[in-house]
Amino acid sequence: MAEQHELREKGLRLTPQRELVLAAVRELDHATPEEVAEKVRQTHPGINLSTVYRNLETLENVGLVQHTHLGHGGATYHAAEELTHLHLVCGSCGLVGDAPIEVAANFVNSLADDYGFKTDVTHFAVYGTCATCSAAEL
Amino acid sequence: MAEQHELREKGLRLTPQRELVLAAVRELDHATPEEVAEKVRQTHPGINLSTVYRNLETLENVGLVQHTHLGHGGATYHAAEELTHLHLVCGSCGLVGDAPIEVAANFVNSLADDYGFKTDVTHFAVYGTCATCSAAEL
DNA sequence: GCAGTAAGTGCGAGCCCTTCGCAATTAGCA
DNA sequence: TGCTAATTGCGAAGGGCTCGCACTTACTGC
Repeated sequence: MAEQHELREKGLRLTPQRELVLAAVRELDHATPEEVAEKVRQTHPGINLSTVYRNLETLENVGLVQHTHLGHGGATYHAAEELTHLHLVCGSCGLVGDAPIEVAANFVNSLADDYGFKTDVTHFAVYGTCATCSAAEL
Repeated sequence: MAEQHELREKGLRLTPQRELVLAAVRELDHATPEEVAEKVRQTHPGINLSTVYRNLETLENVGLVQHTHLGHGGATYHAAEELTHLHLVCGSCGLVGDAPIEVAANFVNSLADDYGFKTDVTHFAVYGTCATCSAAEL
């Protein structure tokens, strides 16, 4: 967990808050800023929400973290390394499922070939109804 | 333009505000509530934002209108009849392009077959970089 | 080690978007 | 024409996020 090097290498100062924010994003998966703050507060109770927002932005700028929109409005954050899956958001129960990005490979290629549109699969949420909710509707 | 029938058939009262909101959504394509309000104000200057929000919700409930999340946070509204395309949102220039839903057919089927996930193609935004911006980066 | 400086933090105010409650209005019905 | 419930307008309030400013602190060179 050589976070120190990562952060320093990116030209960032190494503050406890920043380390904790990054650690929280890595530990939680797709977490809102609020959730990150809550997690950080377990170790560092005094951290301010503004600081969390600013650090998320900073970490995103240097590429250690990325955000995704899952639809309800707010952004959710991921560690950049873990963005190897799609998000399947169930509009019914709100659950966020995963699927490997390979599922979308053809789709992405079609868009690239036909429209010149380079789909950013990591920044991508798919809406629908999950298996459980589909079954419940019958 | 037989909106009167549509609205009445759905059990809704026919108010000038409601007609104008529906007309605005149909005229504008993917419009935010704010934009709808602005459009409506051209004809009916006094309309209240709350009324626009409430009518959008009402119209959505009866299926005349649908909303999509294009990422930046707020929802954008469409006439239900026109939801025959995907939205390609360029993260670089912010432009929203269209593509026929057929492009996603295989993708949707894969998700259905492999994960039991019924993708709602109409409520779906695809992120990436448009052709113009991709070219500009080179 | 130590001081200097610029980045980072905490705090509060404030903004934007959306929702809600309530009283006044109005569409649709008999 | 009059009644009743749906709808509107208005103001307040809430949530989520950003910003400005003063204080603190990590890193630099000495």
